[in-house]
Amino acid sequence: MVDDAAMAPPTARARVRAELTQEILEAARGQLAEHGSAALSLRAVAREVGMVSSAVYRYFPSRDDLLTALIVKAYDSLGAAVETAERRVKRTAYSDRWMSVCRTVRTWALAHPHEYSLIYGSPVPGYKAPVTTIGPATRVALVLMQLLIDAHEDQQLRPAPPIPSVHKALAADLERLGDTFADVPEATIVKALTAWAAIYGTVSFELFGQFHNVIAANSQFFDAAMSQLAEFVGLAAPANINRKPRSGNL
Amino acid sequence: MVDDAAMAPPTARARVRAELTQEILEAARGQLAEHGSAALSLRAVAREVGMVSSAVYRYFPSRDDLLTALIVKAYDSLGAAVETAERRVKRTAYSDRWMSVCRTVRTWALAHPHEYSLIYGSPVPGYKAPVTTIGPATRVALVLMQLLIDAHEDQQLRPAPPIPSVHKALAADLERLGDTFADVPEATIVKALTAWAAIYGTVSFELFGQFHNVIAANSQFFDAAMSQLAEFVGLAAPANINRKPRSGNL
DNA sequence: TGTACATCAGTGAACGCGCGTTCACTGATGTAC
DNA sequence: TGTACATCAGTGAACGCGCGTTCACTGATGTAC
Repeated sequence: MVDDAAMAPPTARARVRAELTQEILEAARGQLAEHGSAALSLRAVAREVGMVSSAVYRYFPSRDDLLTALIVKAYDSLGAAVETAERRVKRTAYSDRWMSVCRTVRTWALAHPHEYSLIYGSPVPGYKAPVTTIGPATRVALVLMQLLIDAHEDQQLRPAPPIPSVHKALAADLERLGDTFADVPEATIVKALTAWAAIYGTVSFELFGQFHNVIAANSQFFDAAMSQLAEFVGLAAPANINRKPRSGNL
Repeated sequence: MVDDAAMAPPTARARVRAELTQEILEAARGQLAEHGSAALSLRAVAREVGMVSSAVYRYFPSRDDLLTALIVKAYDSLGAAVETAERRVKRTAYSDRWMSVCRTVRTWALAHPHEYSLIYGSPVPGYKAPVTTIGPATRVALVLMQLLIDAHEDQQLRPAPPIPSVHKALAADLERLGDTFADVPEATIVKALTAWAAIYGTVSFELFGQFHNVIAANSQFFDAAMSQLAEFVGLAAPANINRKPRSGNL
């Protein structure tokens, strides 16, 4: 089990194998996108690829491994989308970077509802996520974090009023987080985490129907909400709230 | 099909029927709590109750109807818990009322993870929620709304800075909401909706594992986060953040 | 370059399972006279 | 109060379905000499 594709000449068989692995994954992603994670069965995927169901076991030792691969793929897809979008924004336009991340999360979620559900909805019953998923899962959070660190170092992050009495256990968490969070103040770290959860809470509410009969102008509401969150964490209120949405408004 | 239990004498058969309906529901709730919504099958419930599977059809015409009943039950359970807890708080202690609602949502979610997933997690595939669920689904939101209205009328709700340019479609939503929201300013309504989503976002992140390796002192973090949200919507920052939690801390 | 053997991919049948739903039935409970 | 009929609850067998996984197998591709 040493580093499969490391040494030079990838044998023909190995190449075909890699291709087929991708093809299976892609078929699985298709099944997921079309019918949701509950309908994702090895047999259905095999059918899609045109294989007999038992053949899939040559590529994925079990259904759970397929699921894990899909979860990683979904996190990476979202992470890449967010990174790409955010990188296009002027570095010192912190609020715009913030809005860019938020909007991309929403847009991606609307475009890939089942994949979003897979990673941010209820956990798949009987499935326990392995460590492999941790890295890809943090990409979006890292972008947000870097953005806040940048703003802080540029003194463009309004400090939050300190939390009156931080419990000892929470203090330990915050100290640990502070290490990676440059020296962003504690209260701001808490606000950042809350805002982080709020972004996904808002997207989930829209996607899962909680805003039904409450909000119709979802895209506009989202922009307004995310601007207020930007201000909440200590960024300047974004100026251009209702600039053209980058795609899927609804 | 006229108002079943309206006229006086409920026949013995009707009483037994009502009891058994409850018993089936309770068994279903047990299955749900223990194994999650995916494992919730008519046959499993029938087994639990000691009936043959086909007999359940005398009480619920299909699996989906059972699910609907469970969803309503879950919303009502959470709604009742929140209402009861919030009612105990001094009416003019608006921040405390806010904290009480937030904490109760979290406590209930931790105590009933699968039921929480059922109503706030990814939608059950192939299931379309009927109108019956709308009423129970709004109970928590109504408590939050009333709390803010009360604070506003008592002039204890700091007004949010107005949103620079409200899009026409969003303006219509906000006007409609404004009707039930007394005359709480528009920007505050948006903040309230965002905070509403943020509460559930935070609870979901904890419950669904997103805070793993990030936050260990979940209960304390939650309190700090919800206090900041209270301040965000315009309430006074709650004083007693780390008073004894009412139960299930973790 | 050619042969002999080892590795691997894909087949097809089978395992045992649980599911939602239908249906003809028996026997008990309710209703009308 | 008693009988005749209608309604309803629960039974048990059956339907057709799809699932994950195993296994012995064939035939093609790769490797060592």
